[in-house]
Amino acid sequence: MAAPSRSRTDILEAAVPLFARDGYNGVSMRRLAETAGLTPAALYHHFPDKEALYLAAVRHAFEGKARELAAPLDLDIPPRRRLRAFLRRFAEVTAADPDFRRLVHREILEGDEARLRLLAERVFGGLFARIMALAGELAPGFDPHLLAVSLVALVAHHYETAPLRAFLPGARPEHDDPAVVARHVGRLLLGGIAPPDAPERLRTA
Amino acid sequence: MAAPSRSRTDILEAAVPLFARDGYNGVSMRRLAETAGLTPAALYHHFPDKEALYLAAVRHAFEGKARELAAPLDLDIPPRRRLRAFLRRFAEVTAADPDFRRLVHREILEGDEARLRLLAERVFGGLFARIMALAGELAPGFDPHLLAVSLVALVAHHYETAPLRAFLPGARPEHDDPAVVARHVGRLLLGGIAPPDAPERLRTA
DNA sequence: GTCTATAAACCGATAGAC
DNA sequence: GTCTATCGGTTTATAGAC
Repeated sequence: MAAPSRSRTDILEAAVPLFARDGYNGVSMRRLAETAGLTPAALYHHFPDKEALYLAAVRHAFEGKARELAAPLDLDIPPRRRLRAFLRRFAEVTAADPDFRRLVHREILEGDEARLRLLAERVFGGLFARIMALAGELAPGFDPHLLAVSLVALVAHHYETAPLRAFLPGARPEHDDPAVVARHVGRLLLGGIAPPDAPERLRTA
Repeated sequence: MAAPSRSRTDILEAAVPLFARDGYNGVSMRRLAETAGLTPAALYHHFPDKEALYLAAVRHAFEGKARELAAPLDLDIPPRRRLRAFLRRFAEVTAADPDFRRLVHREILEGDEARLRLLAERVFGGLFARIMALAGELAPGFDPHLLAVSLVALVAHHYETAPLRAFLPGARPEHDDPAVVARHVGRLLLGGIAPPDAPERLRTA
């Protein structure tokens, strides 16, 4: 396909943070135009309507994200190290790109069935299948779907709740550090919480 | 304080599912009035403006919820059983009340700092502190805040992502069953994923 | 405490000049 | 490809009768 026009990309890049923060209904075409540096009428030259602009913005924000997240899962290293590499990457990407995180969040909350099916099958399906495969390799006794969801939950929910967490008991600045989060999650997943009434488990690393 | 007027409560009970589903900007005063069975102007007799109505609806939806969730944490039973009881209750409440779940979700996504601070300190702070206490009792080697967040994440994120999960590989209907989710999370937390290159751990229950 | 009627602003979208 | 100007509809909120 041809190179996309510069100003179409400008519009999308201006739109992503607005939609991420205030949602579809919370952003007007006037504000989108103002932020992108043109008039509302000009937006309709690039997109047929607001819905199309929103969908293009979501697609733009998600572009390459799934591939970036999946990359560590293709490394030729032992499964436990692969898990740690993925957790680290996942935490880093999630911490670095709050717009991406908020948009996923919003799509899950507000997306209709057709959009969620598209998101699941075309954007995150491949990544999720690879996480399931790793889960099956590491823990054959677990339901791979449930375990893959748990793995995602431990990182994603930690950052999703960050604005609230800051005011909860025990919050400390380093809890936002991707290295700290990934280490905690890896330790929890691989060894559990080692309750006092059970013998300490042997650890290889 | 005096018993609240009947129709004020009617309005809030009509408003909660609307705001939960479509968000603050997605619900008009007209629709709120229509759903509650009166005219838009009458709403302004009970609430000074839309924002106040929304906040009252959120408070109404959260009322008693934190206490209901915290109850199993006060049982006089061993910590591992207390954990399982809490996970079970948390999964049941979360599965049974999607409006509550969506509103929390939305508040975290859209709430300003003042509202989130209020939510953290006045609504969920006590519950979270008790989860942290249980975490410290079960796993002294972990950061209690991080572990409490992980514990919440495993249940909350599972249900938050339900509409998307349905279309991801490996999804099965029983994955929405609170008993199944609570059992999975309890097993994962207490024992970890027991990787093949480590010896099987002894289990007391 | 609820109504009818309406103000004032903003919404998405279009027409047509350049 | 972007502009000015504007249409018809909806928004939050208010005034005033009952």
